[in-house]
Amino acid sequence: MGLIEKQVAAELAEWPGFRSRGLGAEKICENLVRPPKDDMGDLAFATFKPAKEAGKPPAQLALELVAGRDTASISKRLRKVEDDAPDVPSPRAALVVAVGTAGPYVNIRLNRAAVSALLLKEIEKQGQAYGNSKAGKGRTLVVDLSSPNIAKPLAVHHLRSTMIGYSIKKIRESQGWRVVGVNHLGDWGTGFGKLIAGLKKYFPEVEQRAKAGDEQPLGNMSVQTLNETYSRFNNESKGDDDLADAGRSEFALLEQHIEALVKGEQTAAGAVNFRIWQHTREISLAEFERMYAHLGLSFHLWPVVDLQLKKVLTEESETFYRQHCLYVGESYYVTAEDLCRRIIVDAVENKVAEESEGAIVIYTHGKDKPPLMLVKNDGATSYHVRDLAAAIYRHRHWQASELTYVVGGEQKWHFEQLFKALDMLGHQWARGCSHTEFGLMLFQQADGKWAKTSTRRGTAIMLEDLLDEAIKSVREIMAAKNPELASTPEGEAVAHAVGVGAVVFNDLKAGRRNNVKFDWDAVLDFEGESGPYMLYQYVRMGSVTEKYREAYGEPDFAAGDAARLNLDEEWRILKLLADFPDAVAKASDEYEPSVVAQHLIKLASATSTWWVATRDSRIVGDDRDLSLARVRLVNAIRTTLGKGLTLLGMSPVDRM
RNA sequence: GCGCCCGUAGCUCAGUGGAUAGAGCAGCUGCCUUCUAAGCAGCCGGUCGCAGGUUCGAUUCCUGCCGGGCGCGCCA
Repeated sequence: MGLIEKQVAAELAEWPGFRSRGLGAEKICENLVRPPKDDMGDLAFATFKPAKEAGKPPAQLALELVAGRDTASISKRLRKVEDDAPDVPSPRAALVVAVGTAGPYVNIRLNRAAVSALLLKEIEKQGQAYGNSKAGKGRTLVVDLSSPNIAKPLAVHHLRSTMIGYSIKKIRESQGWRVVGVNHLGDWGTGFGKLIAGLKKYFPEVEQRAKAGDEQPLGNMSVQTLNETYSRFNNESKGDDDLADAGRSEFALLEQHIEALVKGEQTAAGAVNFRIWQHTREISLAEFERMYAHLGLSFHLWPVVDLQLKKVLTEESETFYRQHCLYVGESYYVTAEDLCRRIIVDAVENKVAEESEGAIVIYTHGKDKPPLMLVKNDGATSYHVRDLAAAIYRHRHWQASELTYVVGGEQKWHFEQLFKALDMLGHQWARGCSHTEFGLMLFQQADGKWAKTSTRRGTAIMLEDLLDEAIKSVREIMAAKNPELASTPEGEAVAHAVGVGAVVFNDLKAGRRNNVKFDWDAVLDFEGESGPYMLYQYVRMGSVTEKYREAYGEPDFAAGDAARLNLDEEWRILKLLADFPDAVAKASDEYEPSVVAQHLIKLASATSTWWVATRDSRIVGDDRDLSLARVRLVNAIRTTLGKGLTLLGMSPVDRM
């Protein structure tokens, strides 16, 4: 409950009706609800629970509670409370101005001037910190986000994990948490054996260069080509045992080599594969970087080796983790602290794991459910081991009290197994692990049915194409609506921010569990509940502030009289501003950015309604005092909207 | 077959024990000499998948069923 509710509850607790029934501020606060319609009141005290405890009908209790306030016959109309009522001793008891009952509810009307003054002052004081809390102070969350596979391009569906994760990171940070964003790169596994075998088969020069010691044996090969090479080899190796074996042995060589490296040794055959693999990773990261830069994310390879960055990390680690996320490839755990091997040995020695059909597995959910596989029957470790290692590493290294994985819902079973296995291995902290699952990105096929797509099969839409297309659409609209801005460098930056913002907002506005039916028309629709609409309201607030400056100079908020804000449209906005911190807290608790997005939609919509409602009187008009009061509201909207958009990973713009 | 997620207006989604279930899009009607109309107002549109149960009260919780999606040992 926010600032206003707390004060209202404290005030009501002083009323004889509440006090004599033992209803203290806390109890009142618990039962304060929002009336469904604005004209019913600003807040309501629901009497259901207290009435049950008192053993009387709710409607009767409601009448009794306000009895001292309204001796006339009680109707559904709200009745004015006497300001000088003798039984209201608290000096700040000025928030509630009218009460009335409607059946089981005590409806409350608030003193708009008092609430407005209180709230505007608060937002002006807090600025960009408005909505922050200290709920997670001293605690660390590690969030697993994006996590694409190397040698594959970033497709539209990667946007979900990336932006949901990034937004959660921002939101948690606002609640006082230290958040470490980890990009768990898919850079290990038998698939890379197939890729290497394919490269050797179709591009013999790659192997030649690698043998010669060239650190960049792939030349300027694109990620697209790497992906196609994998697909081609994978298809050909189906039903061709020799090729399939070749793929497996190439990976075995790679794995042996990286294990030897830990001991400071080298293997000749493995070194070739290692060079190819490393260059594959470099090429992929270079492409990922470009996408992440578009989206406003920054990643660094872990462990950090760059001296400058290392300095920031040790001296200002809070800042470092706020500004940067990390790439920690799966391959890291093959070598780091020998974790993978130790996990397997541990699990076997403690009889948590057992042998089955030539593999080493853990039955996490009983023998009749598929087990979690540690080692495959060909001796290669499975990704489960690396996930166990990653979890242990994250908990240990960052003293994380919570780990969450922003990964599609189709992997739910994997994470249930993973967390259970951690628990079985004696890691009680596994209870702080969660899977922030999200729905699939579905695409309409020729037969009209919706299905998920695959980069391997080439049916996916590339993230870059989507972003480019969105930015292009924005440019076109801007050229028509704001031509003088469109042709400037600032205009290009704005087109970028608005286009990317449109895509991001579109992805975050609905609950994350919903499947997303990808639809070009919907993504590129910049009207209604869209990113550009949010930014547009923000821009309007900026330009009207500018107009005030031109007319009256720099606004002195302290001199603005909040009591002048007496339009219903203004009151509606103020209530939404007051609720913003609760929305952020809820989004944080539930790992659900859409809670923030939905709140912003309401705020932006109320703002737009107000904008039009003041068409005649103007927000900034001839009445200087009224203009100043309104500019205070404008400032509060701008602050809150800007903060909310930032929490969603978007960049507010001043003009568009 | 088993497990998980989802089912709310023509479409995409909010709401999740409480007052008359809300938005956007699409369709129709209005509104730009003014601070950006990427906007605003209005109309149209609902047996909250179906059937039971718990409750003073269920779209919300429980059970069963129906429909859609996803997953179900050696891909990650």
